[in-house]
Amino acid sequence: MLGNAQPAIAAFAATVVQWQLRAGRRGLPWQHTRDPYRIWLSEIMLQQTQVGTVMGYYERFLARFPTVQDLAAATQDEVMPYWAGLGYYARARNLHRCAQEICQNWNGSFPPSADEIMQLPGIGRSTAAAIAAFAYGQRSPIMDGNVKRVFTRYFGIFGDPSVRATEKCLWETAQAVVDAAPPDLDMTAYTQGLMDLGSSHCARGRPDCAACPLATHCYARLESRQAELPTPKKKKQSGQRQCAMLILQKENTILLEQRPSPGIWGGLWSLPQFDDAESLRIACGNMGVEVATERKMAGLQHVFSHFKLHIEPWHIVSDQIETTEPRPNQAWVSLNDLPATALPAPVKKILDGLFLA
DNA sequence: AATACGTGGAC
DNA sequence: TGTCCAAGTAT
Repeated sequence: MLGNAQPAIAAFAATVVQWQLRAGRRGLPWQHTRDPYRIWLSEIMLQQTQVGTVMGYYERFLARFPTVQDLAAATQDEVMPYWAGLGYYARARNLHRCAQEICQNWNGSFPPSADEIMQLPGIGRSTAAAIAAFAYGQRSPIMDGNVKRVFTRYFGIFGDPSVRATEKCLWETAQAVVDAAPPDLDMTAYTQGLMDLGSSHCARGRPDCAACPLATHCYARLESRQAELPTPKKKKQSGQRQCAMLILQKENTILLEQRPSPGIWGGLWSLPQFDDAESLRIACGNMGVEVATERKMAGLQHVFSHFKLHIEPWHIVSDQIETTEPRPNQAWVSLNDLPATALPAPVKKILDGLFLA
């Protein structure tokens, strides 16, 4: 699995630190704080999500929930609008649960070590290590996509990084680097520097080895195998699904339905969804609503990480809907309240097109 | 081990 | 257009 080169490990961490302090990122909103709450929030938002996407969400979330106590005191329905559009909504649900655990079991303070932090919901090994490194200076190595790119290239680690054996090798290497570093290692700069390097000079497409501080002993550069590392994942074909969504409008309101957890969009409020137009028509009939074919809107496709969804929206306007009470997981929502409602991205797109035009 | 879980940026 | 994948975790 390892390449032939014998890369220098003794000076690795110090080199990263020096480069970070000189050329790394400095102005990100979650840097320059040791508040575990702010660090934790940023790490959760940044899971599988690009920095630029997170920025606005981070500021809005912190303004509404400035402390872990504020977050714990809120309801999940109050939290979800601040996550809507970011994706992977289990992160928000776990974040909320985690805040309550911290307030109930840890007296409102984060656990003092990465091992204990990792026991909390939504926090895995890498996120726990990042929080402990940034908040406490603990020498706990992280292993995210950036670090995987730097390490597989520098140390010549072949094999899909998501496969257990490769992953194990990466973690052991990361630990070995920290163990080989001097006792006064600046853990904040090291951790940040690794990610900065992975997202800049050691980016996936065309790595800029000429500018990289690790180039002299980097396996991939020395062997000209940058394009092979990290070993790409084997791609799995993604399926396609189809659905009909109902925009049922009664005067100034529409009918929304809260999605179950776990599951796609769990906790968000979405349009009533059916496998096909016929099922939608039957449901409308049960409410005494006729569905004319001309109510069908232009379809759209929404791409998830694991499948593509073809959505056929139907806009039904009726002020004489027979239902007295909506189902427990349904609600009539005023059009004025839509901007503050936790809507899935494609649903927001549909409703914006309909009611903001 | 393999799959579920969102959305958008980059090329 | 399609493909890859991003500061991953839970099951």
